[in-house]
Amino acid sequence: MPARPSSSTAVRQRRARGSISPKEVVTGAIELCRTETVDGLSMPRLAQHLDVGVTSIYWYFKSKEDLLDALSDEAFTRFYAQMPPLAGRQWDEVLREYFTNFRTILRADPVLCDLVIMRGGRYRDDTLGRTWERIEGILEVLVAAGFTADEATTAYFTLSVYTRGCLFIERNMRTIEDTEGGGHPKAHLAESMPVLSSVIGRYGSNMIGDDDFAAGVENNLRGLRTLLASRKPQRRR
Amino acid sequence: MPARPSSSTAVRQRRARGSISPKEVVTGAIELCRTETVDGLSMPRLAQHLDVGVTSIYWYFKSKEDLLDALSDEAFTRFYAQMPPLAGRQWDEVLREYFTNFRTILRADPVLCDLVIMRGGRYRDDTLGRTWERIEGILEVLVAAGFTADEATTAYFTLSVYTRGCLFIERNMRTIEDTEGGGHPKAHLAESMPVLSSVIGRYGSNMIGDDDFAAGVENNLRGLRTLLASRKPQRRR
DNA sequence: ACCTGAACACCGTTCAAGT
DNA sequence: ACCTGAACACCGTTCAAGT
Repeated sequence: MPARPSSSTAVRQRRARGSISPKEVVTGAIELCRTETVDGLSMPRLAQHLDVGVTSIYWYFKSKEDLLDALSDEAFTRFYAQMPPLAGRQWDEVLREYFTNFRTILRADPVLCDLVIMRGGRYRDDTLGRTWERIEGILEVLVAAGFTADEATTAYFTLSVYTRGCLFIERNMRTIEDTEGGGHPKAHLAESMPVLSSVIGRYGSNMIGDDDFAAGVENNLRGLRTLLASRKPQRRR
Repeated sequence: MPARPSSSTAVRQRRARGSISPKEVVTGAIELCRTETVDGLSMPRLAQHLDVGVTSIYWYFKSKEDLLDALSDEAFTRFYAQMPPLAGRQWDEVLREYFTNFRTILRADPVLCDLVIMRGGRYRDDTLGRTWERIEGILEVLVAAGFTADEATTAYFTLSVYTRGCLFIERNMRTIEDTEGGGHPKAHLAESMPVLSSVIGRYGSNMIGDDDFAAGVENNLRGLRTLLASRKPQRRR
């Protein structure tokens, strides 16, 4: 009785010489992460998923770490491909649009979020270059609006850190809630705390909502606007 | 020849009945993390460090996850013990002091940072209560200064997310640089980018400096100040 | 040059005991 | 009640082959 090709107990047939490509491994790995999360990815299961010997992967990637770097790079590329071009007439609109898109896209795709945000990852030079181009574009808008190069850079990084911080914390809380039973509000802990009690409805287990994120961005924009105004020619006084 | 007590090859003597305490396990684990990082902690090595059978740990903690939760809780307690009481006369001083201390303390202790920030961790109710008290204190300062409860809460969380985001990103970059060879500036990538080129010295591989963090906090405070002023009785006009 | 299974050292966890 | 080693299924990686 000849072994059926994809039977679970069948002995895998040896792959032909050029039949495995690094691209295929990366794509398959990201595909598999969709089912098993990035942290849960294992070399044996990936090999099985790709219908390849475990050790074959090591021909293209010298370690799991190395493979994960490639995954991050690919994830980053896919992420940036989804980012719409800079939009907005005013500098503050540009920032708002950019970081709102940034968060929306990564929140919608946990695998990209895990690879791009949670994992640092060393990127290839061209990936890095593409990012920097985008950043440069934003900085130039800010400089044109009257900020110094330093102020523009600080502004960008502040909002970037804030946005990535949001994604990080939210992702962290989600994994905790998934493991643990649902989030009890624990409002009783705030019994003797008047201010916290009055807002505890909004901050139950529902992590960082769109409104909260937006409010944080707006506060930063307000700060930047004030900074800019303080150096513009004062009108009266 | 009688086995020497702590010889590397000696068979460990059976521990007496009450000689292991959960507290001891937690303390020993955090101690060990100082040498092997939190991610590198393993049950067998912890057992060896504690001079205890591996499986004995499972009598007090039903899983490694469970133990890590206890570690996070302990780390959180130690962290909060280091936080000085709220200081500052003005609400903005209070916020600045608080988040600066927050960052300074956790940056100085990678193990606490890993347990408190990088790992979410479910906390015990009393740990949570102590945190909330501190938050309530800050919110009350803000409300007394004229913010609504909602505004105060948003302000707190925005700065909290920003600060934790800083710690997260910095910790992430540090681990990458530790694995990889030192950070090459890669300035050549920014050749055709005038603004980025002009600031690339400040943002080489030196992650988020004290100045950058402070600038982000100040920008948020400026935003809050403007928000508050916009609702105070307008003087002229 | 490319693909592979066997083998190794390690991990978290369970189970059936010992005291 | 508390402590334990043996055993299990899994992991990442190496090595010595096969083609």
